[in-house]
Amino acid sequence: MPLSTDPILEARRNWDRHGWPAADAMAAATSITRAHQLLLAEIDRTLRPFDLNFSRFEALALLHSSRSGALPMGKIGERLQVHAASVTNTIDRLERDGLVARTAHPTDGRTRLAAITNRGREVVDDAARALGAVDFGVAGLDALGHRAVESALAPVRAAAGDIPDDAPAPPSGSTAG
Amino acid sequence: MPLSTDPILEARRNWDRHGWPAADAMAAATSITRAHQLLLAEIDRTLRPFDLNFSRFEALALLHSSRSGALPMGKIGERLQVHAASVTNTIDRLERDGLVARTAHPTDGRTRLAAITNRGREVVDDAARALGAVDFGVAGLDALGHRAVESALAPVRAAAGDIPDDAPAPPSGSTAG
DNA sequence: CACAACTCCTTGAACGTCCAACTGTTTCCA
DNA sequence: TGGAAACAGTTGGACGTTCAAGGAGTTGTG
Repeated sequence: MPLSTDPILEARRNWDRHGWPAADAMAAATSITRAHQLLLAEIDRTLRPFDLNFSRFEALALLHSSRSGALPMGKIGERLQVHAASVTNTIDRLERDGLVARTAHPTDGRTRLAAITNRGREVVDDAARALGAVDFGVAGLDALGHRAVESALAPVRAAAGDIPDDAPAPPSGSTAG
Repeated sequence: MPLSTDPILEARRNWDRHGWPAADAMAAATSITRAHQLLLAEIDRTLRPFDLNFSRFEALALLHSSRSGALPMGKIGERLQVHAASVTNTIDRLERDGLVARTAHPTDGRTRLAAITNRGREVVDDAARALGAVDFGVAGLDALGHRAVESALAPVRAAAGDIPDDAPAPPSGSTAG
């Protein structure tokens, strides 16, 4: 159900009217928030048939991509940028569903490894293709649009330390900042 | 604490390696998710001294900008794109803090209005300036960057009906799609 | 080799979001 | 005009996230 007016345009008008600062930053931030909202809804909808949500999918994909298929809980949280308690919760659920198994670290008794199971690999593979089929929730963008999004957001992530200084630049598209 | 490698670059490599489709869309979606995560953390941190979170701030700002300072619960949910139950919860908290008051609709007995109080206006004004001072969480972007973000994300929102077809185009920057 | 400091993970509580079900009102129309 | 259907908002439950605190294991140091 389309809105009758662009809420961000509206917000910008009001922002200016009140004399509040950084209207452009507000519009950018709100754009990100809105896009994220829409995105996540579509992604979760797509993932539902696989009994996954985005968090669990990300964890599974991360394990699937790791050399040995197993990673310490802490590493997962670091890579996914979520709290350790969330990792515990996520892996709990994946383990309950038989997609992951907790194993002991060979040398460090404190560390627990989350290891993806064969079923986990199958599920994440199917889920990834399903996400691809719906363009990962960013329908409405062509190839150039994808690059534009990635490039435009890179400075935001970089400022927060999400991208190391020595990383290769994002692929083409217009950057700023 | 900066990461040692760009997680999105890493994800793209793995995505390709598995032969999964729509790697560009994945990178764009992941960029949005990451940026949102970082953004929201900074915004909430800034809003904490005012006893607000982003949801409550948005609701307050919306009421502050409305003609009469009062809006039906349903309208708030529609404009903020959140579930009715979330609006109830948000307004509950704002009311408890004396920033908003529920009033009756003059003609429709089903409808309840949320009306901003004078204290609510003061608080949202202070909070808005505080957010402006931290660039609304999108530090690392200059003016061009803000426009680039807004433009790049517009097609995503438009595809989901978040922008009406007849809305004016976003201000400059590169678009695609 | 003892013990303090640190690290890794888990647990419990608080909070926010959604969905489904429910109450109360209004609208529609036969 | 009476009752079904639609609508507005709230409530309770499930889920996911964070923070604070705690248990278990490891490391560093005198």
